[in-house]
Amino acid sequence: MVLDERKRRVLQALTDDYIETAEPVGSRNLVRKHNLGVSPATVRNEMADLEEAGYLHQPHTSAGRIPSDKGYRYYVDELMTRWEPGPGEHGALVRRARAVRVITEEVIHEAARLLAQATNYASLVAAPRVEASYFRHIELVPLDETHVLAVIVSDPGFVQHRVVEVRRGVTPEACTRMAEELNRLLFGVRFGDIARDALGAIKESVRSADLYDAVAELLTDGIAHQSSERVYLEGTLNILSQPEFRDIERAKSLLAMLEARDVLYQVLSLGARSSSATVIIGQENPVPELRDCSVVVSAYTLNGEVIGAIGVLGPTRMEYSKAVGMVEYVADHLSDTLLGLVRGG
Amino acid sequence: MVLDERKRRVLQALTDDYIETAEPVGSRNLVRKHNLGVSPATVRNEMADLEEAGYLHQPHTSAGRIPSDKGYRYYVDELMTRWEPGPGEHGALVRRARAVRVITEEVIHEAARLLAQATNYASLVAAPRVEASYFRHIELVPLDETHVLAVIVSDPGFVQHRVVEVRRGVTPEACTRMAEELNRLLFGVRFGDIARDALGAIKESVRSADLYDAVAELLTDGIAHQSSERVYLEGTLNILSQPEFRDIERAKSLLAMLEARDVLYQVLSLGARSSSATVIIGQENPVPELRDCSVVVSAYTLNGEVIGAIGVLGPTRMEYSKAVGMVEYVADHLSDTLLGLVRGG
DNA sequence: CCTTAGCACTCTACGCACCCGAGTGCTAAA
DNA sequence: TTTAGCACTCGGGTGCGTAGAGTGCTAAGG
Repeated sequence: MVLDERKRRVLQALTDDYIETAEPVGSRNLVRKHNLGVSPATVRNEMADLEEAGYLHQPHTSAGRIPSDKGYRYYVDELMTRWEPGPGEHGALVRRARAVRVITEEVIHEAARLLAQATNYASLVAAPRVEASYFRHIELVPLDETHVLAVIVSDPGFVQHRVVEVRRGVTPEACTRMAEELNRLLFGVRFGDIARDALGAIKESVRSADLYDAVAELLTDGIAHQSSERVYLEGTLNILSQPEFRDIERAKSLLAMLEARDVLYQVLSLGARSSSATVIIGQENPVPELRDCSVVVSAYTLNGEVIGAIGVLGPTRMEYSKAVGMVEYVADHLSDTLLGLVRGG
Repeated sequence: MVLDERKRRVLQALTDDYIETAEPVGSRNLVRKHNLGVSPATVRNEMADLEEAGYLHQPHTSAGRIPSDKGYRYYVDELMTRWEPGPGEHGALVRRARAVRVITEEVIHEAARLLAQATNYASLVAAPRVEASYFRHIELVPLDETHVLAVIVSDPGFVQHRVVEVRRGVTPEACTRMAEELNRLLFGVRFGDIARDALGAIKESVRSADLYDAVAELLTDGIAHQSSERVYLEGTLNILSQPEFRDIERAKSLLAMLEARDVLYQVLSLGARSSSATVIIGQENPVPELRDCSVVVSAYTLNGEVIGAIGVLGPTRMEYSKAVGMVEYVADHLSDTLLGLVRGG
């Protein structure tokens, strides 16, 4: 669908206006506020055409127009002026992110908070994929006869602990021994490359076959398949400030949706291809409950490899320009920061 | 204030009714539903007396009555029939809690979820005070030249990790050495009893004085003073189901309040005296923002010593009977479960 | 003296009519 | 092709009247 220049201007002005005011936009106001240089009647004709073509719609006959999902799509792809952090903002953001962090989890939290505050939408971050990070260290602490605590430090400094269950009793010595061997063998290895049979090399030196099996299982399978739990969420309450969620039922169902980490992870995955932002507008969202929201997601990387995704979620009437700008900006920063945390790799 | 038997019955019936319906209760309905055996007119007289004495109030002249905070207080202290888990519920609760857990954090989470679901209010849990738990194990993992990851396992199986900063470079050997020494020295010691000078005994054998200082500081001070962060929260969205929070602004401000962990911790502390439930009704709450809510809190214990608190937060029109019952029930269970996790003690 | 039936009164919630204003589409003239 | 003019539509706010629930008061009854 080709739109002539004037239609483009009308669509852009109208979308900008609606994003700002959340009120249907009428021809008179549009002409006045965005001095389009033509009369309201002309704009009305254009608007009628745009509506017929599916870019706009009217909530009711005697109201102004609102962009449809298709309208937003066109706006995002072709019309919006890209937001860039002004020098002041840039400084503030950098300063804020500068606090030294050693733990990836904190870095991610901070990124999520930053994004939520800057955009006033809810922010989501999928933690780095374990497969794409590097083994740094493991500790095995026996808890009782049948449970061992495994503390795993991976390379952009991520610490996690898991309890593994061992059938037969396990001695502290076996734990120490196995941890030592693993640390020697795996330091700097990419998690995704830890092969089951490579571990076989140390099987002999570990006294307890049970322990060996449980931990090997954890390292090769267990740790990798938990991504959905690891979605960080900030600024969920920002959503309540949006006029589209003044209705408590809608707000409630959306907030409930945000508790379903696996769904969020799925949505974040959609944008985990490219390191420029992906915009998912309303109906485009595969998750039905999010069809009246928009999501802006960008991947973040480690050494050029995509390891996670970060984004914001807000109403379809979203400040796309700022959202896209901020998400990309924060994603870049996050990638940089994580790179700084890598030690082994 | 002494209330005669009939006034007590009226107040009880009215409160029960209002808790159930959330609508002001009139004399006619009250008599009908709770067959009080007297006429509405008589009840009206009683209600007028109760209102004058401050136990009830009317939203407007031609409406029924609503219990005041004072009315709820009297209800809670003197009138309500205590809720006990029926045999069916008891079974379900036990079954649910039975899944074997080794990690205190999971146990607490589960308790919080259970409480939130059972009551349909928001549940809060303050994690066990570190001072009151026992040292089990420490690991020190060097992250880079100046940062060491300390993983501490305390005795009702609580795992936490902290990064300590060390001024000068630190060797892996020093870390291993120090961890070994600490594990030998402190196993089974109550955190609150770890004295700075007792640690001096191992100062010599640790090569790095910096490391020693940083970790000693962490063990004696750092770890203990972080309680406010460790408040677990579940079922916050339940609040949106309560009719008193149908107004989005109120809901928003309350939900925002729930993000302030330190405030919640403070509120939980109020109930951390006795192991029977403490009820804080409306205006009694020291936190102004929670003055139109009620909180039911109970302490939970380890070996008889209070180590934390668990509770629910809901509207003043709360099902106090059930809330008190459930909170005490879950607190007891939590205490029992934690005791089962103790190994060193 | 306490209880209760009766009654007048009060107040809210709700439905309805009404109007105002913003906005539209259409037509005809520039 | 643009625009001025005009009739039309519709949502939202306002005012009014009514129904219903509830009260307080008074006077009669046990």
